Amino acid sequence: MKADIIRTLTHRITTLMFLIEQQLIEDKIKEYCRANDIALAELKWQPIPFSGEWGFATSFFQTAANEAKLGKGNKVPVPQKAQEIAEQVRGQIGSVTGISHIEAMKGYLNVYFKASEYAQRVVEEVLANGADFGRGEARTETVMVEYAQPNTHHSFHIGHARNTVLGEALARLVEFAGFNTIRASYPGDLGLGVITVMWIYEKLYKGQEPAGVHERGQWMLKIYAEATALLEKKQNETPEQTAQREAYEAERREMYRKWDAGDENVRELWRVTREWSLDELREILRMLDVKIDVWFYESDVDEPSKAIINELIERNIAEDERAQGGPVIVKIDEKLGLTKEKYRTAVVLRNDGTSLYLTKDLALAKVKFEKFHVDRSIYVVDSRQSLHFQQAFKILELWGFKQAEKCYHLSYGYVTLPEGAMSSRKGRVALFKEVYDEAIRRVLSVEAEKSVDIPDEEREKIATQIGLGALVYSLLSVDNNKDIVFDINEALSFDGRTAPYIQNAHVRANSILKKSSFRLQPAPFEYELTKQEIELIEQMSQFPQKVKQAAEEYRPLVMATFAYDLANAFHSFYHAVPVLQTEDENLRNARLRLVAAAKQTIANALRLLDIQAPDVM
RNA sequence: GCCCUCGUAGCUCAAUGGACAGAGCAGCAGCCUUCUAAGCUGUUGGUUGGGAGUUCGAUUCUCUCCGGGGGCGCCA
Repeated sequence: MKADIIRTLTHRITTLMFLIEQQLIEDKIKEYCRANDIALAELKWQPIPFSGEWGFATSFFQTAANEAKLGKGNKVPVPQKAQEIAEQVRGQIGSVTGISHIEAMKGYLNVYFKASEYAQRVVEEVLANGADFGRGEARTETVMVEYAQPNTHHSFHIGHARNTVLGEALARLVEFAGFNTIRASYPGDLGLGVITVMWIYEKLYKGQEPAGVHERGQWMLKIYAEATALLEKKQNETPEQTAQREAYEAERREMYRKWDAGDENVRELWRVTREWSLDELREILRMLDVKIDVWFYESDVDEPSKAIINELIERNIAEDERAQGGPVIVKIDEKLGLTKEKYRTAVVLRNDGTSLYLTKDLALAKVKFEKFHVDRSIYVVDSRQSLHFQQAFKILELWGFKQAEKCYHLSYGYVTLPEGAMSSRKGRVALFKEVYDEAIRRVLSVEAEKSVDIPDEEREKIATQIGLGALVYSLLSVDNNKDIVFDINEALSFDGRTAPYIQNAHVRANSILKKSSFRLQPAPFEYELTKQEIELIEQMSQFPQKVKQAAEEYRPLVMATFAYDLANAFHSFYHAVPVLQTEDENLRNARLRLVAAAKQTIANALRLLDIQAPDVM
């Protein structure tokens, strides 16, 4: 999968705005090599990695190595030969419109742009496209992203937040890159954990639930932890305690049995308590600006999933061991003809005929393919379930679904606390809402020290954008498969490589624009650009390419890193280069347009990360 | 035992097989009567876990060893 992704990445990785010049130079290089019988390797372009000037570069190491293999180099070392070729090519190209100069250096051919022309092109491109700057061409493929799927009857914690934020950023990236995008959520709303909450509620807390949506969600987690404590076998139990615990256990089992049999009272209790959880989930998704298109509930696919097992047995994919007291299984390695154990054997139906997680995922995949016609199905689920998904995808393949190869488990590291793994059962969790509230408190206390003039009614809203932004960014600025030890002080830091730093760049840009009394009008960049201006413009020009890369590699981190680099370039520019104080009117206009373009690009990048871009802070 | 994953500066993390491995935090030294200091500038800090291989070139690919985390027939 990874290899496929890399292969689809274009080699023209420099800015998309200079394709014509690049093509022209490429043609001249090819022509020269053909004429001189040089075995030219594929040309790969990259931005020149030095700040202060702007251009693109290619190297001739591979070409020199090819020559050496053909015995043509007279044993000249490859780097030296590469440099020689670069120099020869350079002498052959001559002058190109828009290019200021070309140099051969350390085996590379460096092509530098005329700064003023380049600056104008980039800035006008950004301003002309606005919120659409960086959007990829529309594609015909449909991508479904499945995320935001906590179990009901618990509360939403910071691990769920990572899942949701990762999925949402990915959906935004894929959508902006041009794909039809369907956002799907698959909450687990049944199972023993659910029954446990219902049991203790019915037994000890009926009618005592708090009123608020969040309060009620968190309260359910609390009574769940209490229930597991009551049901847990303790050391040195007295006979009375053992009897008590076993009685509780029997009650819970009985409730599960009734639920399964469709007992109307138990079902009603289930519907009501389930809705409490879903109310909280929907409220949190609203806070995170996440809009799910399709809801699949585990309870919806439970019954239909059992039916598919018969088909698997008939087709000789699954083996039915129920007659011998066993479950229904698929010996995946054996079916694939593997000698070493890799996918192992998967249980697809319990001995008693009830369905499992895997059963339901198979049924759900079928629905995704057949009803939603997805071309690519991405499952955002933590890395602990990677075997489960490998098994599911292989069974789909054995079953004959060609779409199986388009399923992709976006595995990510899970979130732990400094004191260890989070555990709903033990009640040891960092709840999203609590962290969220703390974030806002911290922002408000920072704001209190500053003298920024913000109306009171705006203050809370902006504090939310900043506090939540900091939290979201801390979850997205780590690569997918890396675990996160959640430290609230690090997550809610507002200095350095954080969302507030990026948001602050947006605010500063806005502040300049707000104070300028002149209308924003086109102006040529016909002056000596500072190195800060060139760096800022280069960052902006890379945005479309970063969108493409982040979407194709399924890595919001790429965008998170880019947003920081862009903001960093803006802050340096802001500090070093005067805009409003500039005397020359043309120069001032050009810089104002640059600021407007920077503000737009920062806003676009933040939007893809599901982070708000406030105008003041 | 088998499978997956991670190991880069004191800490937290980056780096399409390419130019001197980069940031933030922490530390040190500076910059606010000048477009918002949630900022800027400078600086200290590395045998990229060890070894071998492929390559003109390896943090990146392959193998092996060491160390951390996760997973492995009726939890989700």
